[in-house]
Amino acid sequence: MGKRAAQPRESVWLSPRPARKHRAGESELDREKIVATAVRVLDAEGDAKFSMRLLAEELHVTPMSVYWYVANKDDLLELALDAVAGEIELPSLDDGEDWRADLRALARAWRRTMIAHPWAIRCYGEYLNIGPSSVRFTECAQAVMARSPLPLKDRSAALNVVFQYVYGFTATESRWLEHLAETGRTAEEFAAEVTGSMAALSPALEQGGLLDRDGDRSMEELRDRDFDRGLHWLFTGMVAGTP
Amino acid sequence: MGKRAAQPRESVWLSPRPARKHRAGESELDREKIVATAVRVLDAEGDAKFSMRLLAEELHVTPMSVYWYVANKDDLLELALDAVAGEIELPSLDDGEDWRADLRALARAWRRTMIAHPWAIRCYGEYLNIGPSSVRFTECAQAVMARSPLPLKDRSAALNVVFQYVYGFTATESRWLEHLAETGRTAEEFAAEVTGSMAALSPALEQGGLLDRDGDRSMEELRDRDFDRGLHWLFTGMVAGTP
DNA sequence: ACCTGAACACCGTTCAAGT
DNA sequence: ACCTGAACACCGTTCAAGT
Repeated sequence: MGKRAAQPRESVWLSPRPARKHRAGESELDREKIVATAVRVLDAEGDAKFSMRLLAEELHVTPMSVYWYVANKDDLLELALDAVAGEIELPSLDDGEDWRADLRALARAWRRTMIAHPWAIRCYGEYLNIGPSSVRFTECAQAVMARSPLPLKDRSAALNVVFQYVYGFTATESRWLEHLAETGRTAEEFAAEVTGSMAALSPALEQGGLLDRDGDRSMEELRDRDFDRGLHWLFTGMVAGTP
Repeated sequence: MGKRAAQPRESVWLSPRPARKHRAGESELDREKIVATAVRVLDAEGDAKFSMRLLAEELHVTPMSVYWYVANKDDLLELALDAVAGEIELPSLDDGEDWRADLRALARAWRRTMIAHPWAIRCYGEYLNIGPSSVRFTECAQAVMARSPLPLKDRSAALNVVFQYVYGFTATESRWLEHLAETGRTAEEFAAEVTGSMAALSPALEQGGLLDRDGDRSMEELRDRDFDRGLHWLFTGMVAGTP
């Protein structure tokens, strides 16, 4: 991931390579199948272990066969990312909901999908992400913003701010969850360890209570609450206007 | 970067390995010098080209010598990240400034440093980032929040939300800047290309005006303005309270 | 205590050759 | 039109050996 080549690479979407199709067949190779398998392998093994060679093995094919359908690994990951973006559930826009409710639904759906495919949010940071499914998502978001009271010229900037927050929140959360999975610790154990390690460097931080929260809610509930809170603050601020 | 090993790795900071020091010497190897050189190579070559072998070459030493001082590449990157975190300019806290002004200054300083070391923000996403300099930063942020009107128990969550936004904004921005540098295009050319490519998939988006902004300000000014705006909205929302 | 060389088990990708 | 095998130029890291 993110290993940018020495010479720059054009996005698959900017200069699309033809998705070559074979003659007849059924269980034969084609780009769609390759991308679907890549997503499956990425989900199962993570992007650290994912390789063209492993993918080829899964396809029962030589590594180099894959290169007939995709130009290189980066292109493949960009295609895989857009495939996953296609899973994001878009809210229906004519349900009479407030624009904020719809935007929140959109943000939640994005987060849910990214948490389900932790490798995807790392791709999201690397690539332009302007494939068809991402565009469909952006279209929906723009339509929601169009119902906001914001002046027309501020809408896209506002939308960007919202999704920069969503991206930052989800990336952090996803990393945290992966750490837990890797080390096999519970969220509480891990939080205690991190706090302890920071407190060793700075006694001030312990009493600052970086990590203690209302005790009787699960970590997951707290994350959901914090996520929604950030959105709520942004919406409030946006409506209040900018000086 | 981000290639997580098959078996989980403990953070350098959670179980610190001793920074071995050699006997006398002057231009000899030691952990400090290794980390400083790593930062220099990362700045010059980017994290894609950075390797233990390249670093060793720069140090005029065998690749394996480095492993006497750091356990592995991930540890080294975590150390490099904290070194860079040490460059962040913290605002002085007794200048009678509003807490929002100080928090904004902190966010701006963080962003400035990360933009100056594009590889660093990718590390930031990967590692726990609880080294001494990061802790120092968090300490400062907590001290600023302590002057906010927010209820004590909400302060750390609010701080997290702010820096999740800052992280998302800066990561996106940094990626954008790298794309420009790689392809040698101007910001305007690149924006036009991306918009065009999206519009090809969705005519609705073009008239939606995803990317057109007040024409007479530079892209850089616009980014600064948008960054501050998001912060302002969050502050406004935070003060208005959560339902 | 520190540094080396050789080797292992991987990568992504090129290229010429097969069918 | 599609797929292969061999090879190239890399990785991070282990391990036994040197000083």
